[in-house]
Amino acid sequence: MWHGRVKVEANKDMERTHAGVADLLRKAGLRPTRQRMALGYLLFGKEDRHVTAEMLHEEAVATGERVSLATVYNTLHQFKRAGLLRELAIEGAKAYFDTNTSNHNHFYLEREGHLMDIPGDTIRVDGLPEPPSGTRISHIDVVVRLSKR
Amino acid sequence: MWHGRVKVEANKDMERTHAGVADLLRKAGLRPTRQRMALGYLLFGKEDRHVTAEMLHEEAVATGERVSLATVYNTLHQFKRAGLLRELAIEGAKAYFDTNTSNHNHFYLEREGHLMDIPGDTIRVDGLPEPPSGTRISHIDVVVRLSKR
DNA sequence: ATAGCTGCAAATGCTTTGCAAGGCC
DNA sequence: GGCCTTGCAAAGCATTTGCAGCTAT
Repeated sequence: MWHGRVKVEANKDMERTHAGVADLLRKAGLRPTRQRMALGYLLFGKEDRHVTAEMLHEEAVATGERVSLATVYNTLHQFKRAGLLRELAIEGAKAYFDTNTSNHNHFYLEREGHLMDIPGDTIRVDGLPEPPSGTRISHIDVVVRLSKR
Repeated sequence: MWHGRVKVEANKDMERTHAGVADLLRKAGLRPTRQRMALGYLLFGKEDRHVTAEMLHEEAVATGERVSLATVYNTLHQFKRAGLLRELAIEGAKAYFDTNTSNHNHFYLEREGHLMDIPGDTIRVDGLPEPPSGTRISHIDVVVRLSKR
């Protein structure tokens, strides 16, 4: 079974540089504009992250970048379409975007609304019934909800 | 392992009657008002269902009930708090409520935005890591996303 | 009688969109 | 230059809330 994490790791060094982000964007068919560069650098420059549009916008502004919230939304969706991000449906109105697009699952701390990766492929899902005819499984989301003991 | 479905089945006959719904509400500490009776009857009168507030409201209005959308929202959350419903975070802004509160999982047809139960406990999740200390697993959501072949 | 419900309309929170101005190739 | 992007403000949706009036017990 192919495991995406390998690819992600392989790109890490490139992604940490400006040239790397520019490259990533061009490969995705997106012009490396100032705003996309800044957001891409924040998203892909470090380890894997879970962000909402608002979090990313605040962070960009805090580092002195001029980006509008609307552009953050648009950019997140462009990155998602390009396969650089995955959107997570957790709950409530907020949309989370995950920079780790490989095959993995999540802990969700209900009280704080905080997301954590469950690393690697430690989780195995067995006993799946056949999907209805004419359909195929595109993805399996597993969210382990945690509450305070 | 306890399996909630047993309890649900045992109540089915009662829930199909008006008296049964009234009983269900009283046990949940909710007054059996006209609106709650109507919504409860729609929700618990038949087989398990997945509804949004808007779907349920339209359905109620279509059967000649006078209920406001705000009351549908409030009622759904009251039912959820009472353990009669479970809320599903699927995607986008819409909240789905599931009348089957037992341990089961879902197929989600991406194209149509349609939800289906995966019956019983055919799915097994193995290899869960320890939850972070101070927390316990409250629930595991598995959503199998389907696309057209 | 009174605590609890309901309906309306306004408010909220997140997200998307229209369009004029600006930037990349 | 021409097409893609951006920013702003306005619009859009789903949902929640304040509050006056109604209702179950």
